[in-house]
Amino acid sequence: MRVTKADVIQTASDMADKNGLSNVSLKAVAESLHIRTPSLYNHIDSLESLLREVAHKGMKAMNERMVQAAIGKIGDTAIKGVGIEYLSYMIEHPGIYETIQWATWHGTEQTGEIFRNYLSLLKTLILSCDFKQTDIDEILNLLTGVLHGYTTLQLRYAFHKPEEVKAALADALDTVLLGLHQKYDQ
Amino acid sequence: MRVTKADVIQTASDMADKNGLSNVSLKAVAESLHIRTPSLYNHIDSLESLLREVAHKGMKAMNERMVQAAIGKIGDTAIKGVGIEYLSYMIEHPGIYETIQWATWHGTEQTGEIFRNYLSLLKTLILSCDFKQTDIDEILNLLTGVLHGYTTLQLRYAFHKPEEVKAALADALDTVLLGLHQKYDQ
DNA sequence: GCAAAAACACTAATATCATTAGTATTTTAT
DNA sequence: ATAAAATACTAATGATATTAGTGTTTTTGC
Repeated sequence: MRVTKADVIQTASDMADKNGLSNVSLKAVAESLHIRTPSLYNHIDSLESLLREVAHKGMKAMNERMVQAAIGKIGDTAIKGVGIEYLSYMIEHPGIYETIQWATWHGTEQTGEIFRNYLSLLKTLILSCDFKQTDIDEILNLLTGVLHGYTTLQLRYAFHKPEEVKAALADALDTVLLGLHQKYDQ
Repeated sequence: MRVTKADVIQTASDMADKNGLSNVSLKAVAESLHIRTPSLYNHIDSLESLLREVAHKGMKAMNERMVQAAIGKIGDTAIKGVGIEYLSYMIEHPGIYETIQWATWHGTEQTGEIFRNYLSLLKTLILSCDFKQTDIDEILNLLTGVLHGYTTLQLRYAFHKPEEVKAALADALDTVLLGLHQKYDQ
């Protein structure tokens, strides 16, 4: 019956997805858990640290889903699959994604480490396209940029027409990969 | 000697650039202007509305700079010029850019209108590349996505090595334009 | 110039949160 | 079974946004 740290993080995550990051407060989280606000401090250090934990849990879940999406695929197909999964997660968890963005500015070393796991997955997939090792970072920067920017800007439409936006992202990634191959293929 | 609305917005903008959006408060703005916090309400409606005005002013300034950067250029050159200007503005005004991002979620109709001005400029430039009218929106979505995502993710490096990151953005845009031409050229 | 109106600043008060301190109770571990 | 740890509580503090009400300066209309 007693509240656990995982409960607190889960409640904050749900609240972010439902009402937006700006409406996540310790007061609201505590009420949702039927405890008093100060009791939350038995589980967390501060509101900021809670939000960081929401972000970290979300980033890990997102990474895990992208890894799953990549299984059995290589090259362009794998990159597109991972990109679609990235967008899908954001559609399902817009508040967590908002928190992840917040954490890129207010993050700790751990935030960076989890982010590097994501980069590592993409790097492996880029290599599976037979791009040269020396071009990896340029390609990585472009791909991560497109994924972050495209999905963020299309998110408001993605709620209403998720399949259309996912298809559009696949097309956009096709275009980018076309350019990448033309520029970097050996 | 008396404070004007423009002063308030300017002070909040400077504060965002210097200390980050999360450190902008009415208390801090008032202190910086040597007036009491409630006096700010003679100029603004609320903290939220002040942040929106900071964002709107920043978006307009950014649009204006991009228009200037586009003058005398067409096609790929114009798009790259505008993109570099976009990044340059963000490097110079990271706090305002943060506020602009905030406003995309907490914006009003006016926010959308200013954003559409930016889209309109890009559309014109895309047409100057001789792309077909029917492909404009797909191309626009990709370009805006790359600009937002790439610049956001590279911003932390851009502070230390602005010229390198600008050159890297130009290369990334080259790659994207290569793909766009291969896919959409008539 | 002068009276009325508007703009602008102030103090005082209220509301909302986050956070800390200190304490009691329940669960866990030895 | 008892000591320790975890978890909950109440009460208090501090920071900030916001409102109400008031006085003063500046601007406007004549």
